Amino acid sequence: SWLKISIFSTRSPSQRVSWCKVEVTVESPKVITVLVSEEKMVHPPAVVTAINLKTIVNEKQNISEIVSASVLCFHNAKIDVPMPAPERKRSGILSHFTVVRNPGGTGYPIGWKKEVADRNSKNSCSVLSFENSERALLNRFFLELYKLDSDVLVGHNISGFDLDVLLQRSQACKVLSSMWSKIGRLKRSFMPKLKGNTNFGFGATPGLMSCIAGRLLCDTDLCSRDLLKKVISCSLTDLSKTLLNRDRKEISPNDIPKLFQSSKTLMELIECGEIDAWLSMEIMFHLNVLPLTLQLTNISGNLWGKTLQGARAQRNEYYLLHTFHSKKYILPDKFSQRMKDIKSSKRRINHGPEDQNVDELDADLALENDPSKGSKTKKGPAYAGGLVLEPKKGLYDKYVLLLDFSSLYPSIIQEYNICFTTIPRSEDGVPRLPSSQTPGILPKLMEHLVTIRKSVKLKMEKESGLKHLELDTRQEALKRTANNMYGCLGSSHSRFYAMPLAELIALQGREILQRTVDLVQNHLNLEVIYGDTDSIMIQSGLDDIEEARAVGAKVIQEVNKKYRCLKIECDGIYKRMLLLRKKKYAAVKLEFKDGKLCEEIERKGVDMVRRDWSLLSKEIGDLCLAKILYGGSCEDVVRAIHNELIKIKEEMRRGQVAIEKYVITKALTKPPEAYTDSKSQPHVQVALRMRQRGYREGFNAKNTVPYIICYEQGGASSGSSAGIADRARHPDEVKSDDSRWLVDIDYYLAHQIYPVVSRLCAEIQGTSPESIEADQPVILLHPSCLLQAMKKDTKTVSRWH
DNA sequence: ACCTGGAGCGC
DNA sequence: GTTGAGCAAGGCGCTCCAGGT
Repeated sequence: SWLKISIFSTRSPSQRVSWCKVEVTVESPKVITVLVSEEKMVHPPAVVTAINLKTIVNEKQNISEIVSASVLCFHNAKIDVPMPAPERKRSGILSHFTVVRNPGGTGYPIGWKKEVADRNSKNSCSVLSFENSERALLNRFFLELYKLDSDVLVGHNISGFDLDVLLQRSQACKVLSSMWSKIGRLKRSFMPKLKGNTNFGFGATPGLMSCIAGRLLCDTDLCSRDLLKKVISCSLTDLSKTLLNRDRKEISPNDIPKLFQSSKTLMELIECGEIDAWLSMEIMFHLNVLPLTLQLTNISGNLWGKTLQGARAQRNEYYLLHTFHSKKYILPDKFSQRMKDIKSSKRRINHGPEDQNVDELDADLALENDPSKGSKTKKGPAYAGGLVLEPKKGLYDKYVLLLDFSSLYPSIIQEYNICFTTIPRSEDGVPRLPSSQTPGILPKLMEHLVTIRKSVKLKMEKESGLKHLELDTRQEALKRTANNMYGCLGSSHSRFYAMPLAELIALQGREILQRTVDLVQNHLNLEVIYGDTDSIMIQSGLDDIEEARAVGAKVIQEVNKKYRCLKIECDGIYKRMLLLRKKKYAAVKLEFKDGKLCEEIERKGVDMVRRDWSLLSKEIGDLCLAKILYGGSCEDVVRAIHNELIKIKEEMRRGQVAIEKYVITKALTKPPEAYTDSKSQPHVQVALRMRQRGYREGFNAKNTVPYIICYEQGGASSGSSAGIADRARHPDEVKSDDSRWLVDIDYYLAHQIYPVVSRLCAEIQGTSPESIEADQPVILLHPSCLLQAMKKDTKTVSRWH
């Protein structure tokens, strides 16, 4: 036991306010003591339950109705250390349950009853049951959930879908509050307002959150978007493939009624729900969600449930609140947007004589109140950020050194003692650096984070296995917490919004980078070819890696001499590098991992790392890149690329390229109806049409929409007369609509392959000027020639199956 | 030839 | 004593596309 409650009272079962197994009332939180220190704490295991619903759409009312509900429960999850799959298998206790009902009300297929009985007896407990109404289904579901007494509810998009549907349907079916409120740990007698006015169409509303009081909610959709920024799509299907290497079967809501025709297909539906619940739970473990969010929560002192919801700004807010409070500061109140509005309109009344120009007042308000101005104008940057050096473009085949300042902004806060307490508030302009030597709260806090992180990393090296993983999670969380601080200073919504401080930090960053460049170029006589915010790349001109490393070491030594806290480090050495534009480059990177030198291609910002290019473009881009980075002479590279292009073009024309490779993916930043220029956006058009066809899921704000640019067979014109957005089709439309839509090969050649390849090759000619004149291969890569290679030849009609 | 909104990156 | 409204939201710099003027 780890918790001690010294004085408490109990109530009779009928008077209890919760569904908990034990319920006590205390007079004050002071009677509760934690028995062990955080260091020695052995966290009790948690009960984690994944939920998945299968629903059909009620066309008339445009709502989802539940057909089947599955739960999968992991009874002894560790919350403090990662649990890799083998560990889970070894020590896990799993149980599952599904309840189903026939939406048509026409009974169940022949033999179904026996099938269910067999399954239950095989598992020697009730794992499957069927009901005759949605209300009965819900009752049964809540009862099973109650028995599990879960600490954490997991699900993919559970906060945006499953939870809402469960409670909406409970309300519609008049499920008793004594049943539906079992979804949480608190007994409730009335349904709260489920459709809150907050969160722009995603996440759980406050009403929903209040219903699950006492349990944590882990939405693997939200979590994966937060933790895996670069993943193309966070749909359950795609994550299962990329993270777990598992294929997921998708069942469209429109097909569900058909599945009730036979026992076999109905069982497939049920298994699909159980597998989906399992996948979501697997993703949670795979991403190490619980241990990471627990660490983040413990460091910042906010609520775990909030950390699970994202709430980065709030984490930062709580951390600062605790710190300032412990130093006996009284903090200013937090003003809501509404309060800010009231305040500014009062000011307007107070000093606004009737004849004053209204525009002037508005401008005044915009400046004083909020850099994001009103709601209709898009907010521009409020202050200057990082410095990006003009790249010296080209292909480098001698060693390039990559140096960067570790945690630049947190270090600047320490180096220059930047804090609310050290810098006076001023009316305008960037404030000056403080002269005070007494460290402010913010720098001390940064130092604290850095110190703990160092000690955690040291301990980590000595440990192995689970302890190692736990400490790694903790040091990662400490880094995140430190890096979060700067962003929140510059966020106008933040309680600790301090634009002058953010501006000052960014200014120092720019000056530091520029000073470093000057030092390297003027005093060390080395050439800086690029740099972004906290990094510089130096062309060593050397073929010998040891010599290159020595040069790097010298630079590091010279730069670090100048600073107390700031530290520049070598982040890697590029053997060969293609520098295309600001924020766009690729290289063969050499890195020391476990004392061994490894080599890998690093790509930054180039088209291939962006989800808004088709797989086709990316594959060809990567192919060209590999030829460029590993290729021999310029001529060989050019010829190889040219041949590759011709080959691909032929394959496309012959219809030998899989349709999946043509899929382009773009994210909706808002609900599709909210776009003012939906006409020009292919993904918005596709989303609107799919929604009209009754596909509700996957076409909301923040979802990614896949599409293919097509032309209509037998349409008036085969090509570009219609806008690009009108010719975009969802992959399912292309597959199902009876070969009505054909991939527009010409579009892909001209708009997907040509731009990608030509950008990659743009710098090749420049690297060997002498070959431009005579050699034929270089000419092959001249834009006009490249275009020729891409151009249409004989007209061919391709079919896709 | 310019400008704009939107998206998605880098840091 | 209960109900209801409202709550939130990291930053800037830089291509690149598509459409409009």
